Amino acid sequence: MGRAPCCDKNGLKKGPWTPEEDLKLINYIQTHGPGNWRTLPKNAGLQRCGKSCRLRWTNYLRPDIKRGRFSFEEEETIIQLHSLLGNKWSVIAARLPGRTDNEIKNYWNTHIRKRLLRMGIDPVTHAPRFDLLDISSILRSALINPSLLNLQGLLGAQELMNPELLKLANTLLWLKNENPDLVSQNLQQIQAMNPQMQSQVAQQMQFSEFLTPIPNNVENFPGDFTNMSCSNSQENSIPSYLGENLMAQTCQVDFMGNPTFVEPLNNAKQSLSYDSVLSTSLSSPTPLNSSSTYVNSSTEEEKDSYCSDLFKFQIPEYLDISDFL
DNA sequence: AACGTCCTCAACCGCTGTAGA
DNA sequence: ATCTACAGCGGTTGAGGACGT
Repeated sequence: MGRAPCCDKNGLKKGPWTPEEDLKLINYIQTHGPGNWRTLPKNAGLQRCGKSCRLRWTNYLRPDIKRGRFSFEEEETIIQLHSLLGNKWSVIAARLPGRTDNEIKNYWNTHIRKRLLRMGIDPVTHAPRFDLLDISSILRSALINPSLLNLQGLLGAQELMNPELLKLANTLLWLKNENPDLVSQNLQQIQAMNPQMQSQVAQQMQFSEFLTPIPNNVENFPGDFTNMSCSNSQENSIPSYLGENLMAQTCQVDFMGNPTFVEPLNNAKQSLSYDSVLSTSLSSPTPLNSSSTYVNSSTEEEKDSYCSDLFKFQIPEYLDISDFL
């Protein structure tokens, strides 16, 4: 048996509060204190239901409420608590003085959740989800500088990805070796498509077939990369057909799905492990592992970058990624 | 300038838990 | 044990502002 909405009674106002109503509510609570919300509206001279008054007070008028943007520290706290607690907004709010559960919930849904999705992180489980990455953005990024096309990083994370992305990386890498001009040509065809079409292509077609006809007589073409072994150690095996020249660079894919190409430090063979894929580009303007640096930054890009760092260096123990390794 | 689309967030809805009659 | 009222919570909505064309 459902209960009738409290505001169905005649004469009770709904919708946005006016400054006059706010003033009445504030004055009443300052005199009598909060509580007994059922009788409060009548006593305060408000044509509102008690529930509406309570929500207005707790979510907006309370004097200890902190307004304004969430700091990076607050955002980090929200992400970490959410990974532990899920959508327990009131519990999370209890750990963030001055923030209401409603405010945190809104901020999560409008900012953090979208950012995690863009970075390929499941906002529910907080686990990396490479199938959430925007593949078309990877292609577009590669087009910006096709000469740097190098997808070893993607291949290094092959066990973390969906088969489509594996095939794409696999095919492009092979083609780069065999016929760089053809790669460039096909990527330009992709660029000519609108983004929706690119996404559809990425989702519905096999990239190897789309990009170019694969010659049947090529013996060393890696048809199904997913069957190849790839240990999780720092010494991941690298297929011989990659060629030594490809070892000079490593593709790092940030959580925006954008590949970044860097020279390995000290000319050492760069690890293609899970860590390398989670790594932020060395050319990133934001320093690593220094959250205080970001406090006064405000752009979404900076926060994206920061979150990438967060997940690289501060993968909490409770973030269960065992299924992906 | 006008229009359409997207985004944000205050407010509402509806459910659950609990206390009291 | 059952019913009722209330507080609290998470999910959802929609008005209004921002932005793009």
